[in-house]
Amino acid sequence: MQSFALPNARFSHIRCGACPIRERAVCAYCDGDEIAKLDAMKAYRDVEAGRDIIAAGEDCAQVGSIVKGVVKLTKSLPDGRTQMVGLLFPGDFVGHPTRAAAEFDATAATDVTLCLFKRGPFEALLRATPHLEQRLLEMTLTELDAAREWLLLLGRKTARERIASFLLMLARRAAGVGRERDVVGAVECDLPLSRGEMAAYLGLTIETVSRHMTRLRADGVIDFDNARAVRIPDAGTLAVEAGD
Amino acid sequence: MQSFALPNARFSHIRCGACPIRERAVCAYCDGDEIAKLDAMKAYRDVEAGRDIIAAGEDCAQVGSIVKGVVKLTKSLPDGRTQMVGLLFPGDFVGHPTRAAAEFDATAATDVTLCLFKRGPFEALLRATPHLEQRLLEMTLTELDAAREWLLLLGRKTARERIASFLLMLARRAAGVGRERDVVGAVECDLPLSRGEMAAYLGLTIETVSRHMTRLRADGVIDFDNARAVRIPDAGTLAVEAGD
DNA sequence: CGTAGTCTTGATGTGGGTCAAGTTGCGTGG
DNA sequence: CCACGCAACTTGACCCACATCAAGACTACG
Repeated sequence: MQSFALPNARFSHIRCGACPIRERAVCAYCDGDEIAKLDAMKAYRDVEAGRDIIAAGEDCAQVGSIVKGVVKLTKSLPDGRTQMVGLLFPGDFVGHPTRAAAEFDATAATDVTLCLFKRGPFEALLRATPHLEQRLLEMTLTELDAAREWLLLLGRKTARERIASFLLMLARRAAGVGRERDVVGAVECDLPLSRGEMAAYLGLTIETVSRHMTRLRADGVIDFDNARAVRIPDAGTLAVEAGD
Repeated sequence: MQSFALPNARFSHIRCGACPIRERAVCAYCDGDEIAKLDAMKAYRDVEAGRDIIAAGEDCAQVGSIVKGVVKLTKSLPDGRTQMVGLLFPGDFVGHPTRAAAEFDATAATDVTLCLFKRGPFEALLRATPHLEQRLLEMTLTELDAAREWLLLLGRKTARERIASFLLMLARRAAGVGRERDVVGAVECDLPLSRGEMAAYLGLTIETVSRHMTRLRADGVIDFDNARAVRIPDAGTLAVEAGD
């Protein structure tokens, strides 16, 4: 468990104009003046895979956007059972802007670059900048919809359907599909998560994930030759396996 | 499946000043002028238990606050498996303010009174009124946290723990406990949901819910003599059963 | 007092968990 | 370049919590 001020954190610098997430992040609707204010406040930070970003219960002094990499949010029961409750990609926002104490752990699933703001000043700017608040509301509503989709998955889908749904989500993301039309044909993608992390995401065990990955391969639904990538010959077939 | 314009919908009238949810709803932070605008736009509507409020996929022309009663949000797979993905109480907001198409069904779990606004004008007012947008963001973040807690429940808790967690949530609500200190001692509360709805909420079957309710009673954790109420002799014991 | 909906209870089945070996991949050092 | 060690993954055997199937029992309402 480590916080932002890591000895191994490396800094980098990006102009907001050249930022890869400029169009998608919380700053998406900001105009030149507003961006200038954010630019003055921001600090980049690199976190390597496996490191904690925020620990549950602790005050988080900083909030911000994911510039690069994948962040997982997890919650645990006192006896150690752990469930992933969020998976954040570039452009997504990390940390409660209004609430000091985090409700869950945030951990870098891959090497991550963050664009961070001190919580207090960011909150003040948020209050004063409707563009920021609008975008954050929109992003939060999207997250809420995703969480509800996930509730359906955990509550009612079989292990095979869960895995197919997860892979489909990655395929859509890899294919850069928006929310209008669906993925078709073949897609290849890297898995940002280990088998164990997939299990934590899907409410299963490592063994069940491994078994069903093998079985989906045997059935020709997917293909892979190392555990960190998949080839999907036909996204339609995978969608059928996903159950909805 | 029916929408807001029900033949059996009954209208009522409440001054915003006398509104029971004035302090908690989306309008909580609004000043006199802002409330006046909302007052001019609003329309109350009563929906009786079991009636649909919004059907998934359909455009919802209206959004608004729950004044009285409980609303459930559900999602279904094509083969009929159904999972509840949200449970909304007085003060909570129904309907996506920015997105036209609903992602799930909203149904009245009990008799419900809604305070409704037409989506378009409400969205315009939202853009122009930071107090509204702030409050809506705060409420959405709270919902997101609740959904994540629920993911842990569906992903990792046993049937007994799920039921205990649900009852504890109701107990906290009945005792009017905020988010600071916890419920203690005895609490009685009505169940707004049938066994079947509890099952849909908890990712279980009716039979499993019934059996564990019986067993929790046999173990002295709860007591009841009809299926729509419970008495909790000691909230602490129930909290232990809930697992966290 | 009959019928329908909801809830309870019992008997049986099964998907996924648990426990226990392997196996594979990869970085490290000889 | 190969041997070693470790972590992640795979595979198998067995088990159990919850689902499924099937009666009953309670309540409400005509």
